[in-house]
Amino acid sequence: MRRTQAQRSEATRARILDATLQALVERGYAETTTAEVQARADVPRGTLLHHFPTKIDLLVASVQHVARRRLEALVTELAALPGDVDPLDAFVDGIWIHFSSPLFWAALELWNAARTDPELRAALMPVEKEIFGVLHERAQALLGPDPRGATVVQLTFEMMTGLAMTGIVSGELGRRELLIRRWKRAAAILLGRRDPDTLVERTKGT
Amino acid sequence: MRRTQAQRSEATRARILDATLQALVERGYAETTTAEVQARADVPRGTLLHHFPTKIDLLVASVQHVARRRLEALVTELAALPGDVDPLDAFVDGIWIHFSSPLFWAALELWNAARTDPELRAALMPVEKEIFGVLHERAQALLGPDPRGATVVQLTFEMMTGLAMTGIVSGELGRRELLIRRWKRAAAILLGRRDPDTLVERTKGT
DNA sequence: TCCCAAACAGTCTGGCGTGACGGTAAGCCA
DNA sequence: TGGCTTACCGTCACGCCAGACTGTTTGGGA
Repeated sequence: MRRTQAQRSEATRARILDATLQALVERGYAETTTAEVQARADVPRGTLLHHFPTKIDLLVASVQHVARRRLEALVTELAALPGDVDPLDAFVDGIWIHFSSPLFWAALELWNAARTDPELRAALMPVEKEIFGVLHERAQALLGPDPRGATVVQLTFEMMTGLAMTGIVSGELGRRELLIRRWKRAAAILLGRRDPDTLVERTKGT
Repeated sequence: MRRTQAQRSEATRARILDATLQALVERGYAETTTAEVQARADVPRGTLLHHFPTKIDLLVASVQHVARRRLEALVTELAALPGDVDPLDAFVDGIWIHFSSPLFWAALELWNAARTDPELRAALMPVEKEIFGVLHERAQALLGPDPRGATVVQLTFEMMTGLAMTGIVSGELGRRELLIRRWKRAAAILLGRRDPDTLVERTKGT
């Protein structure tokens, strides 16, 4: 197994970045120390410092890495949507699969840290824009050129982000699933495909 | 100015918790060290440790403190809603004022940390439930007993949370304001008070 | 008035996190 | 093949953070 320098370099670099991602998910941003990453990647200290001279270098690189992973996952997930259900429902489900995955948790850790760290914020802004672009593009393909479509996609994006955050604290999985179901209906209503009266399951009362 | 022990104790305790809140907002969870809090509160090390023996004690107490502050702020904000506009619009605006305030940023820091810290999560769950209860109650008073109301309030809650998070990374203030405007319309549509065709400003095309 | 308990205060230490540094070996180009 | 670049490696030192410890003041009950 004779490898070129570039291949070797890239391999250990990837190991380190994967370890960082894993640490962000399992330990959270505050506990993601260079020593923690080093241990998870099983590389000596010097190696880590060779590839990423400072901690912020590592974190900025991990922003890129997480984004790349998310893009891969998103296109796979969105391509695997079942064709035998309402495209809108399938789309919401697909997005939710992504937004409830550990991969997105790592992104949330970085988002939150970015609030008080300009370097991270600067690194995050373009990549998030790109991810949203992919989402938007796929939505247009699925839902057609409805002028309300873009707005509904944006609202869905915010909604899923909110659900990911509140899900942290309200352990109940059922609540989230219920809200997802209702949001699907809401989206259909907003697109004029459904009657507002059917938002909740059983319209009780008057 | 002769104060009882309880008064003195409470005063310094409050100073410390305010300092913690401030640190969470300005420095973020990862950089909120005991030394940082100590300096901001301007208390000696011993005093801090007297009131909060360990760091997690301090953080758990700050969860309570932030929640209390948020409740105070919420009732004030929701009471001060202008009466001359659509109650639904006013309600969304009121919630957004809260969710875009530094007070809520501090809560987000704690939420995020809670994902990987069971003690924080345990402390957060009941207080967040209480806050949501207040919101829900006020909404019912404003919007009437529509069975869809509860769902719309929940969706609004998730939406605002999402906007708070994405707002961190997409610096553009205008985007958020636009989405708030559209969400107001969307909420009205979901409640059957508005035509789905009017979701976006100018319905261009077919 | 006496005394105890509780608030307040300052110092010290062990541990950890970061990054500097000097060194080795493997690939690459002339 | 010789030298040079680049990947890789291990140790060390500084600084900071958390919390243990001991001493001091103040309020309140007996």
